[in-house]
Amino acid sequence: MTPINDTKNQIIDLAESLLLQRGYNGFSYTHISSALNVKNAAIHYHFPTKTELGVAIIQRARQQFEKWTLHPRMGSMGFAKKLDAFCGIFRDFLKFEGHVCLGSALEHDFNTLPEKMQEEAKAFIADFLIWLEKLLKEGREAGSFSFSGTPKEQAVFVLAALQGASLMVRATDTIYLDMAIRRIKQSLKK
Amino acid sequence: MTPINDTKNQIIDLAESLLLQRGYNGFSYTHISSALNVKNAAIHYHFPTKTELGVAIIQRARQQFEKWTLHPRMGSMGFAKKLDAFCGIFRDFLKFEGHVCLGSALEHDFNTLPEKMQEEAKAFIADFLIWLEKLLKEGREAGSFSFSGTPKEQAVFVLAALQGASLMVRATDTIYLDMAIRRIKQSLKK
DNA sequence: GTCTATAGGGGGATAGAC
DNA sequence: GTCTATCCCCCTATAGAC
Repeated sequence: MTPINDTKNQIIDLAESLLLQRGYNGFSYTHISSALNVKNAAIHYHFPTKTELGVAIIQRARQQFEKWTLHPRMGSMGFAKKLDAFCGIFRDFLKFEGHVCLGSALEHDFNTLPEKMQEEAKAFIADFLIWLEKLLKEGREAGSFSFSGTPKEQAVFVLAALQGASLMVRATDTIYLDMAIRRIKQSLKK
Repeated sequence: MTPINDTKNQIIDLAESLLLQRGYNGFSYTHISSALNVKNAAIHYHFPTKTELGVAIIQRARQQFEKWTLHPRMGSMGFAKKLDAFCGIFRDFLKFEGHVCLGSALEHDFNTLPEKMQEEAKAFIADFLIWLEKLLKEGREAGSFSFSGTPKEQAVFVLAALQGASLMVRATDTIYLDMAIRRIKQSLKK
């Protein structure tokens, strides 16, 4: 059994939080090491380069999302409840003051990310889009959702609104995410 | 008559482009000076600190938006056409490879921005939201738009979707912005 | 696994010559 | 208005002791 709170995971936790708060170019090894009361070199022992640390953040997030989609409780949920739960992921990202969702952060920094991180970032977004598209497609077929256009188009729309709202909160007010979520649900009502 | 292509404006042009491409923490005076074939010190002559340069970018963008809203051609436009034109602003931002819209960029970097820039960034977003809210409110009263909830809530939703789509393009495909715009218009149809 | 020490580069910013 | 030269800080990363 792998311990969940070992140093390596603590580093990823902190790095992810800093990434969501300050962007990839806005945090450093020193931010992490001082928060953990160790020296920079200790971080480099676990993650030789910042690229490897960045990749680890995204890969862990992808695994967590996959686990989330496969969780037993998902099986008993209706389509609307599943959408609710999906929106909840974004509320969770914003639980911490000043955070945005991971997708927004990665997309924003995309042009300055090392290539390995760009690949993982693309895969991360694709994971979300594929799951959403499937939900919307099956939900419409089952009569739970109503929208015109393709499920793919609608999935892009919903994810864009969630990511955009998670960003807007920064320069406005936290309640704006919930306002956007209400409109998303409304736009899918029969 | 102030020349529009003087060095100062060229610097702002380049700095804005770099901001939209790489974020505030992702570009430096050297990026600008080397592109203009001058030295760093020359940039510092026009903008002593990076903060002042950043503020100048936002202030100019705010002036341009105000000018846009007051342009004579707006007077003869219907509500749907005005919304079209507003979405066009975001298409324009993305004309340049790898750009996002200014609002997304500022919101993302918000926590690492100097205070003066944070204030301007908030005002910039507020400008957009206020204009949109007014358009949606009057458009619904005139029977051109249909939506439930408050105009404010709907304005947040539309802006979030536009900003989010402008970000998503990075890690997916350029056409996603147009997909989102189609869904936005659809969601406001009677 | 963590430390000290240090290398090597890039960042923003300033002084003073031209 | 632009240059050269320089300062000081922070960054990522490495070597070698403990």
